[in-house]
Amino acid sequence: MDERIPRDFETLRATILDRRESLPKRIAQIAAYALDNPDDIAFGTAASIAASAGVQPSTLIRFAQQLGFDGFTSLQQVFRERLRERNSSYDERLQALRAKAEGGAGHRAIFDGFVAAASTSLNDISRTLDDAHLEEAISLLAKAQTIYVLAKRRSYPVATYIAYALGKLKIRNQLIESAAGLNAEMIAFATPADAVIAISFSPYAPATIEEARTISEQGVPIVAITDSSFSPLAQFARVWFEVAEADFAGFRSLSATMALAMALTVGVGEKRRDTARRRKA
Amino acid sequence: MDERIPRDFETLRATILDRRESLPKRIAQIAAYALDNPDDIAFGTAASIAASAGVQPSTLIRFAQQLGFDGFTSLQQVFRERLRERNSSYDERLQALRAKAEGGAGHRAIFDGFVAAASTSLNDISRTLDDAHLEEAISLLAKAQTIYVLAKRRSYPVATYIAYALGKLKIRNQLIESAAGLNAEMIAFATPADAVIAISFSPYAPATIEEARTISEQGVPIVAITDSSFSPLAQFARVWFEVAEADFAGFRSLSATMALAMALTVGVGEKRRDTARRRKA
DNA sequence: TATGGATTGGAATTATTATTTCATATTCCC
DNA sequence: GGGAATATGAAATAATAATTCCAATCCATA
Repeated sequence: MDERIPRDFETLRATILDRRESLPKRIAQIAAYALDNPDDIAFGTAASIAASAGVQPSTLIRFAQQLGFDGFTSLQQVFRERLRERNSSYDERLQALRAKAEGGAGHRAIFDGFVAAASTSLNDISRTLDDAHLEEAISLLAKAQTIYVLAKRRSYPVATYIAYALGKLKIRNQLIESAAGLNAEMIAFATPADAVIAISFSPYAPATIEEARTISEQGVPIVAITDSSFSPLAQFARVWFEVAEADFAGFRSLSATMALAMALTVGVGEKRRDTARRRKA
Repeated sequence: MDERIPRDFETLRATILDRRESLPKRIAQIAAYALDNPDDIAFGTAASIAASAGVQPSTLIRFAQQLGFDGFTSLQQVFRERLRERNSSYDERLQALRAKAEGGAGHRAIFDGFVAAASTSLNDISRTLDDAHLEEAISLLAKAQTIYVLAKRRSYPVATYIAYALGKLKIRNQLIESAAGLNAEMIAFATPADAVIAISFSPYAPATIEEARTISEQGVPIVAITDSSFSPLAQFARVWFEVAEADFAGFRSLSATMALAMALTVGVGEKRRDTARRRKA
């Protein structure tokens, strides 16, 4: 009776799962239904939910009370809150999580922060990405003999994933790494029949900018992924994408960039297959 | 009176925006409120919404009727449906997008697919991540003299990002790359005072598994990120995380893994700072 | 198999909420 | 500026929904 009542959905879920064994049959039935159809609980009336779950309304109320709520209505609040949360602007959630992490709320808060930053970035990019640019970039890259991938530091992980994916799709590509110090030579091989994917975010790695400049002066078309129209990359690029990644604890998400990178890669793969097929026919 | 009533939120929104000019003052007021706070409309009662919007409940009903609904309740349905839709399991959306992309629906569909895969993965991991494991992994890594980062192929981008972040946080680390072919030697340096972050997903890169085995036999504790309890990595690991990444067009998302990786990295950074501070005091 | 306690179903009750109504105010047009 | 049409506010009413209660049933245990 004086147990702690779950205030948020995850706690509630855990509580239910925890007690599942010890619940009476009908109560267990409604418990299972609740976890399977949380939306119905959020919106339905006691009677309608009870009917869908095949129990009496009173059972539903007993279920709520057993969990410590004082009735169905307060149980329902938790299910509604869940929908609100999920839907609430990720920005607000990020704010809150940042404050929480600052306040030393433990490592879970840090993790949640990174998840929220990633989600925000994904939301953002799917709102802002321009379809025409995507098409243009893919056509351009699909025509290239070799695709050069250019990125350093923070953007480097994206470059390695692009290179990996291009490799799997059997698309000739060259990752421009700095390790061996042979970048200049590597770049010298690129011709206007090739193409470059360049990725750089503020603060722009000077080497990336320099290499992009050189390569664009050789007449090689560049597709750039960067973070603003003022980016030095943008001026060298034939097509460029503005990607705003949310940051957390000083590190930016890469999710949006990754999603775009993969779309470009797979897009090129598809385009080539289409072209090949059409040529045969 | 016999106008078409909007059945979905977007249509409703358009209708409202369209008529905005011609609506009476109070009705316009509630209309603006509705578009600004759709969640409140979905969940509130006529009275509570009216109060928040600064109008009478009757006005709210008139607003609904003016739009062709027969009362507030049916207007509210549209706002609720919207939340349901938005929330409809990402899995279903993914299914749909996959089908769409298969059907050759253009490159935007591919992009959307990657975004959806990333979102699904993030959702998933924030549900399943175990806080205790996170704490344990961070403590373990925080004590290490050097953190070795071990990953190949698909997981390699994550490793490079971890290495980058550790570097920025001034935490000694060593990325085990295969390029130079000196992995065995590198690994030989690791001692039980160090620690490893190993990342591998099915199909597990044999080199990663081999290296993990060797290093664990040297008594170096391993934190693993992998995709199932059957993973060969799990058996060598002191702590391991199961991360299920959704895939699209044959490539898996890395978002969840990235978020976890960053949480580990920044968590270690914080833990070290705390420890240092405590020592001073 | 009898007995006590827990569980369940269903109707009665109570509370809450949407809707209607009507008096009053405002606006717009002649 | 006057009058009709429209809009608004407030309270009354109707509808709907949550909760309670009690009898019936089930289940474990002796």
